[in-house]
Amino acid sequence: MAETAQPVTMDQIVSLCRRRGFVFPSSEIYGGLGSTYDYGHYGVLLKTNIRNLWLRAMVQERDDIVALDSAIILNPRVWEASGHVAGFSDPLVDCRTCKLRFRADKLEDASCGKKPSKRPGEHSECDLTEPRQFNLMFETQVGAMQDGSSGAYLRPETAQGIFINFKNVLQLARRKPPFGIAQTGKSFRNEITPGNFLFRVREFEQMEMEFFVPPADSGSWYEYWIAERLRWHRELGLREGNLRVREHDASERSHYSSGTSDIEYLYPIGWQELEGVANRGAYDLTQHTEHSGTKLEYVGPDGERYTPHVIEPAVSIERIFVALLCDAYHEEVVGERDRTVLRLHPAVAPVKAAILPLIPRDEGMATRARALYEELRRHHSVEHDDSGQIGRRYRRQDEIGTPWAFTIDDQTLEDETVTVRDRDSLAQERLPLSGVRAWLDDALARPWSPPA
RNA sequence: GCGGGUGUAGCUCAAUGGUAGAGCCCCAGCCUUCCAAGCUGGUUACGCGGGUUCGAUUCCCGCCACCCGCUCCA
Repeated sequence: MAETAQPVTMDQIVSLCRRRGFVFPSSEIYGGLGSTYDYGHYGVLLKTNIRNLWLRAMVQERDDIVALDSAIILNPRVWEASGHVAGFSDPLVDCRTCKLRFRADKLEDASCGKKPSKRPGEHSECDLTEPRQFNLMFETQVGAMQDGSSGAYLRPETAQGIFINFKNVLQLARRKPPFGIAQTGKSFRNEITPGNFLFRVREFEQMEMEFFVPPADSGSWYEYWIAERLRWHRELGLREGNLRVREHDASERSHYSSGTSDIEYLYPIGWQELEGVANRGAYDLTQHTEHSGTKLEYVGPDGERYTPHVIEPAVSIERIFVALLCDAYHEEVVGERDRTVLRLHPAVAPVKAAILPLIPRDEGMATRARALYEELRRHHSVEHDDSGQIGRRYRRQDEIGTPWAFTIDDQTLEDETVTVRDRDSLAQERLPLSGVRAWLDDALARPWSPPA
C-alpha cells in the first residue's frame, strides 16, 4: 500500500464530510446561511463520541468535578457583570487606501507607520473610517412583546452559567476547592469573519470546565490543566507532532484572563487554537458578587474565607471534530485502486464494526450476518451492509473510519468462523462466530495510537 | 463589513441566446464473489431574484453562499 504524502487540505475534509453525510451546509435549499452547518448521521455519531469522551474524562473518571447544564438564555445582567456587553465587542476601523481593517483599541496611532503596517511602502498614512462597534453577542427578546425592556442575549460562552451556579453547587454537591464544574452546550457568536469550514462558526458546541482553587494554588493548577488537556488530546489519537502549547502574551489575553495558554493543532490552515486553558483568577466570581449582591466565596470549617480562583480549559466539539478528521484522513493505493481511509481512534469512530455477508443471496450467510448484527448492535454502533461487491463495502467503511469488518463467508458455513478485517493493517484473521462479541469488546478496550 | 476570486447532478468536468451531456457515485435487476470488475435500466443540476430579449444556464443588475486576505479565538 502506497501512501500519498500530500498534506490533507480543508477541501478534502469538506468533500469527505459532504460525500459521506457527516456535515451539510445549513439551509442549503434556501441558498444557505453564512457559516452554519447541519450534521448528518455519521457527524452526529462522531460528535456524540467526542462529547461523551470529554464528559467521561472530566466527570466520570474523577471525583473532583461535577456536571451542570445551564440555560442558553440568561438574565442579561449576567453579561453586564461578565464584561461581555462592554468587552465582547470590538471597535473596528478600515483603511480606505490599503483596505486593511484594524481594531481601534489596538491602534497606537492612526497611521500605518506605527502599528500593524502589513503593507509597508504602499502609503505612509492610512485613511481610516470612524470606529464601528461590532457586538459579538446575538440579541433576542424574552416574552412575545418586542419592546426594548425584554432584551436578552444568546450566551457567547457556557462559562457564565457555571459561575452563577457556584453557590448552588458548593452547597449541594458537598465539594470544596479544589473542585470543578463541567458543562457542554451550544454557544453563539456573531463572528465578524467566520469561515474555514467548522473552524469558526456562529453556533458551536463548547465543552468548558471551571476549576475553583485556593488563590495560592492557581499557578500549579493552571500548569496541571495544560498538561492534562494535552494528554487527553493525544489519547484521542491526535498525533504528537501536530499538537503544541503556546502561551499568550499579555496583549493577546481576553478581558477576563490573567494567563492563557493555547493547545494548538496543525490544521490545514496552519497552527490554530484547538483548546484554550485560561487562568481567570477571581475575576468572574468577584464580578458576579458585586453585580448580584450574592457572596460567591468559600468559607472553610475554621472560618477561612476566600474567593476561589478559576482555571478554565475550554474547547469546542467542532475544533476537535475537524482536527480528528484531518489527522485521520489518508489517501493511499491498495492493489490497483485508490482508497480514502479515516484512521480514527476506535473510541471516536462513528461505526465500530461492519457485518458483511460475502454472498448476500446465500441464505446461510445472510441469516448468520443478520443474527450477528442484531446481537452486536445492542452493545455497539455497528452496521450491516449487503449491497455490492465485498471490496466496495470495505471501502465504504474505510471512508467513515470503521476499524473492523466481520465477514461471513463460505468457511463460516463449514466451521462457524468469520473473517476479521482490520482497517489499518488490512490484515485478516479468523474468529469463532460465537466469540465476535467478546473480541470486539476487547478490541475497543485496547489502547490505540495512530499508525506510523 | 471592505478588496479579489468562484458558483452547471453527491463528486469531477462539458456544451449552448432556442430551456443541458459524460465519467464516477447512488438505486433496481442480472452476473460475479475477499478489497470500488462487468452488463441492463433508473434518479439527480444551470445558487436566488430582477432586467434585456420572441426566447436567458449563457448578456446586464442586485442578493446569497463559498474560497483568499484584513479581523478573530472554542
